[in-house]
Amino acid sequence: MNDSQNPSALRSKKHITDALLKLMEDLPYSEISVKQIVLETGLERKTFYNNFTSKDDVLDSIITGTITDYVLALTRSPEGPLTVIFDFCDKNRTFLSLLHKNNLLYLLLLKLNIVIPEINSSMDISENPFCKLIGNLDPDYLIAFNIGAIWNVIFKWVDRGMTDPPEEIKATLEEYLKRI
Amino acid sequence: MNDSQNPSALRSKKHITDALLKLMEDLPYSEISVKQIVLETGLERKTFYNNFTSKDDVLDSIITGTITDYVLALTRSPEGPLTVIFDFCDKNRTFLSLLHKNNLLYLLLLKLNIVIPEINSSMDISENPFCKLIGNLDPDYLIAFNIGAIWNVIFKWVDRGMTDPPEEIKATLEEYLKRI
DNA sequence: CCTCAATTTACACACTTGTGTATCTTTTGA
DNA sequence: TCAAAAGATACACAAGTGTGTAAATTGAGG
Repeated sequence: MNDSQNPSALRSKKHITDALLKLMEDLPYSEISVKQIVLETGLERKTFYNNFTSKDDVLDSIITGTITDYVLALTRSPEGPLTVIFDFCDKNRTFLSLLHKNNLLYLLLLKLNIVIPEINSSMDISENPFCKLIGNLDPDYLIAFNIGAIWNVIFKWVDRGMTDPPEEIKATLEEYLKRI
Repeated sequence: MNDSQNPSALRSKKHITDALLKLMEDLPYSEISVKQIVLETGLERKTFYNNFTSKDDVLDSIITGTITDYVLALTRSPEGPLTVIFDFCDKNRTFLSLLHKNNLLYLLLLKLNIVIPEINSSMDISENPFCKLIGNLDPDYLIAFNIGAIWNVIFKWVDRGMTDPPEEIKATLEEYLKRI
């Protein structure tokens, strides 16, 4: 991703990300080409490559944006992390199902694995509900344990069509994590 | 994947998977082309497409083979699942680091999420160490919780260079999972 | 309002991909 | 042992990819 703040560049990037999301509603991600994206936007193909390195790069920038919003909510909300997560999932239902339809939900996990430890390193571990330590293992492992568990439960929830009541899943997850 | 058992086809498939693994030792996965793979094998490009649909399809078949071995060990070994998993990781160190180098470790998680529930459905849930239920949530969620947690801890272990003693991680994981 | 740097456009080029078709070779099984 | 089924080879072709270059356009600051 080229992160220029130039207004023309910002406009192009916005058009391109919008076009990809729009196309993903009708087509499998794997069948969308850079050519189709620029056709949708009316931009020149070269302009695409001025701003992104590939189609995957566009999706990555969309996901980075989405996760950044989530992380802001996580650090600012008075609610616990699980509440914030399930709010986030509820707000992003269509995006989540779009990702799931294309087997791309794992991208959120990869991004969370990068972002969450960064937040945690700037917090007092003893106050962090994601970090009740056992033994002398590095706290990174406990964070990984929690992120993996929570994400995979959400993955299962999306996989089942996001119809199971989130409150129940949230409550059970809370119960599990409390015991650790 | 074309799953013909014809000896010529089997030979071609073996050459192709071997070639991909060999190339991955020297090149990033994303930079490997189908052209390079067939060049490495000496096969015709068309032969590649007779046996696989794409480069990703080749990797998928390698991973399916690897996971099948693991699942066999899991169902047959007298040891608990965590012991089997850490044996598996130890035996496949080079493959794991190859996947990690290319940000592809998540493929194992996706495959496990398909394969493990299938095993579990043919077992008595009450005897299954991955399935101590709480509340009235579908057991699938608990399986998802455990797979996600374990996989992400292993992911972190690989990420840190597979140098932390596996026994310690295994013991801590066992401790966590026992409490649930 | 004008200038200059950044961006977009409009091409061109070499390269990879996936598919199709005809022919030769290998394997199967009656 | 030999016919036919399946696979490999050797091409060809349309389409997409990523990069390069020069000219036109945009917009932010003096």
